[in-house]
Amino acid sequence: MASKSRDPRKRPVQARSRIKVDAVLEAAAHILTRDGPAGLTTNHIAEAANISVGSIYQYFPNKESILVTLMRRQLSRARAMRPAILDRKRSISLTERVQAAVRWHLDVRRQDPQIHRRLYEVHRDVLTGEERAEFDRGHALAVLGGLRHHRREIAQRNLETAALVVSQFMLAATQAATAERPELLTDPDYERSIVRALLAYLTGG
Amino acid sequence: MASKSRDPRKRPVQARSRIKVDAVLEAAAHILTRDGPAGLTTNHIAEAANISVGSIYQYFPNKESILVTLMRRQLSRARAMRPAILDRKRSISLTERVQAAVRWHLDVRRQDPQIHRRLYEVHRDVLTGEERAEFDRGHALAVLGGLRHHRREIAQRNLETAALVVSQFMLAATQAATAERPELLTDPDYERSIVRALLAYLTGG
Amino acid sequence: MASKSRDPRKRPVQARSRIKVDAVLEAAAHILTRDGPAGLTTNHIAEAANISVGSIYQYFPNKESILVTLMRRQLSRARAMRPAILDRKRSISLTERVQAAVRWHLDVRRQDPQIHRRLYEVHRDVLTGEERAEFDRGHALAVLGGLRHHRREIAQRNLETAALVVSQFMLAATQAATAERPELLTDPDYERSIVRALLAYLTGG
Amino acid sequence: MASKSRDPRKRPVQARSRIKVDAVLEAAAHILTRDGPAGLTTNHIAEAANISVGSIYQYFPNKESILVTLMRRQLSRARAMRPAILDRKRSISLTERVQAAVRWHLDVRRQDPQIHRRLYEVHRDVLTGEERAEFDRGHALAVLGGLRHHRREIAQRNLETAALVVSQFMLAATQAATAERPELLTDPDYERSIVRALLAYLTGG
DNA sequence: TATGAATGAGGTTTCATTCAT
DNA sequence: TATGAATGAAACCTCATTCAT
Repeated sequence: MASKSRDPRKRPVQARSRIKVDAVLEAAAHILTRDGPAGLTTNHIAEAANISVGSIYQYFPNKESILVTLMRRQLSRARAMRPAILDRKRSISLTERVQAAVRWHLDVRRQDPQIHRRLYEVHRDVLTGEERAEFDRGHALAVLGGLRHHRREIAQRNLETAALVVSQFMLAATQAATAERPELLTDPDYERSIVRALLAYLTGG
Repeated sequence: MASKSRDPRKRPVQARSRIKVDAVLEAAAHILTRDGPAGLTTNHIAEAANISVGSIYQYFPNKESILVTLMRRQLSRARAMRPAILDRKRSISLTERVQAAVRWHLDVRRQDPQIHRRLYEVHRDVLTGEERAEFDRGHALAVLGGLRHHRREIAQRNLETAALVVSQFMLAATQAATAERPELLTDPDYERSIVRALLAYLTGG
Repeated sequence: MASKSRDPRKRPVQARSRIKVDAVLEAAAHILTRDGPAGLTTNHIAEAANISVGSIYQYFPNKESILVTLMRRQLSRARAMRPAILDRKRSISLTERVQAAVRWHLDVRRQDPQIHRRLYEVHRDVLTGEERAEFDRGHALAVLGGLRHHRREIAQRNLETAALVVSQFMLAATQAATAERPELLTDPDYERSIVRALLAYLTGG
Repeated sequence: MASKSRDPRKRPVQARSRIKVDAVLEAAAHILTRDGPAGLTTNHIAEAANISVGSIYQYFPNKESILVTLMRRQLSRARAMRPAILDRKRSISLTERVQAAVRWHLDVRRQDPQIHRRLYEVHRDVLTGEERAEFDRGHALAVLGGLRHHRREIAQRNLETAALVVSQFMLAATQAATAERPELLTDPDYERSIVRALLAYLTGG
């Protein structure tokens, strides 16, 4: 099935290399954001990164691997921003957990609002299995795994479906803001209203 | 930018013409569903529609316009399925309105779950302005225009933002079901769960 | 293994198509002869055939299939020239059989002396199995299968090895003539000396 | 046409240099054998030779010159294996001479059966004039120059043509064995068979 | 000298679009 | 109108060669 290599050709250990790899990724992200997947050509990337096409292939075995790397980078950045508080079990309230999760979600989007949408559009055709699932749900499930610690407060019978709905809601809310009204991403009212909605849903009768 | 014509080349007045146009659209929808945007070539469409490539260009000025027409058709089909009850003003409760809207939304997806996802992937690069916005929100706003009739019950101050969140949530929830757990599309629990979440969000204090 | 299609894309039934296919093959043969396999590029072929690159791909799924077709054409031409006399069993003498075979071999080379050498250079990388074997031995074995009808006259114990040696000798003799002294191809003395050599080898003590 | 330099860039006077040159040639031979001309890239050679691409260009002006050097090395190795007996004039019989020549030929092939085939495939596009001719005949003529010492025993009128046929036959016979039935290279029956065929041809009435 | 990242022309192939029939 | 062969720009990718370090 996956006959193409999806991994970067070499780990960029040296400084100069890393810079080039970053330039490629940045250029790709820029073009992807602006023109969509169809506009993302190796020549455009090279031009935008100010290097030659050939150089791209020093670091990436093929175009697809650029996208994969972009997604992985996104994922690891998101993971790095994950608030430690979400790891606690019962020493935080459901409200605090949801607040932290929503803020995290919005924080991640704030970094580079547009690219998420585009990567999301494409991720199904590029990622496989585990990674796809993680990307798909935008780590919401990681957060919401924590839901089980509050089982008694939660009104929904099926926790799994609840988790899906919650994660989709967060995704939708941030996606929507990103796409239609970016200013909402930094609007505390917006954030609060999402938290309120989620709590209402989870505990609501 | 948008120098290309996005309108079908001619109104297909004659019956025979309309049949061909439909064949093209059906073929395009089928291929788009099965292979994604990358697999959608004019030659494939022609073959699947059982006509010649040349004929496609009798009815569509270019490939893009096929997609646009497909989206428009989707929109009008969705509009056609709109339950009349949503047109009422105060003679229905907020709960009933949301229930009707969610069911409508799910009904539309049930018709052809996959095509929506694909069209959604593509619509931003193809539609512009008004149409894009309408497609984007999946006519949710049409529904939710009705929200103003329930203003007093709704906790959110900014009705517009609330409408955005609600419509995105419906989109996300159906999208997610389509992609990850298609069986949910017909699961009454899932439907109820979405309704509950929306009501919780709208009225939640 | 053989993931690429090695077959022509479509049987050229129509006159115009056949002409184009022939033009491509002729151009390819010309370039292959002049520049060797390394110089055989699709663009060069298109240019030499006076068509566009794209048109090549109407008739051939990839470059390799052009070579394969060229070889098959060569093989079938050779088969077509095969003297019927070789099919007889014992109603011809060994001498007559060898004479006929050698003449056939030389006749085939006379058609287009240079292309044989080049196709032979390449055939191992392109053909597989049965066809490769046939091309490899230049149908000599087909002839020499007839050797068994003369087993009593033949001095060699191992008929198989004898057949290989004979076929290689014929190949070498014609190849050599083609490459170094083309005029020998039509020199009756040359032909006679090959026949004599083969008979001497086969019957010789 | 032949605008490229075909000579090694510098005489490797120093020991270290010679070692590197040899490493390059060995690597090139190995890759050529394994992957054919198409797989022979300068980067692969450098990797296999355990040096950098840049270094290759210290010793060879271009890729072609590596091949040329490889062929020259092959030729001189073959010359080095030449049995002294072939230098005698009349103190050996025609049979002995042919036996010695055939054995030499087979011995050379046995060293590295595959590389010969590959170099032979390529030599026409790489060598020119004199060298090409020498390589072409696989030094057989060097041997068969000795034929004139046996003129009286030879039935062929045209000694030159006879020499050509003989040398091509030896080439073909070893080539065939290498490619199709490598075990024949060390089969004394095969060797005898070739000798017999050649003698039959030369003396055959 | 040695390195190997960088270059970019050029190779194969695709596909939206045209136009002679 | 309908056809589908023809077109050729443009996509992806390779690799001989150079040159800053």
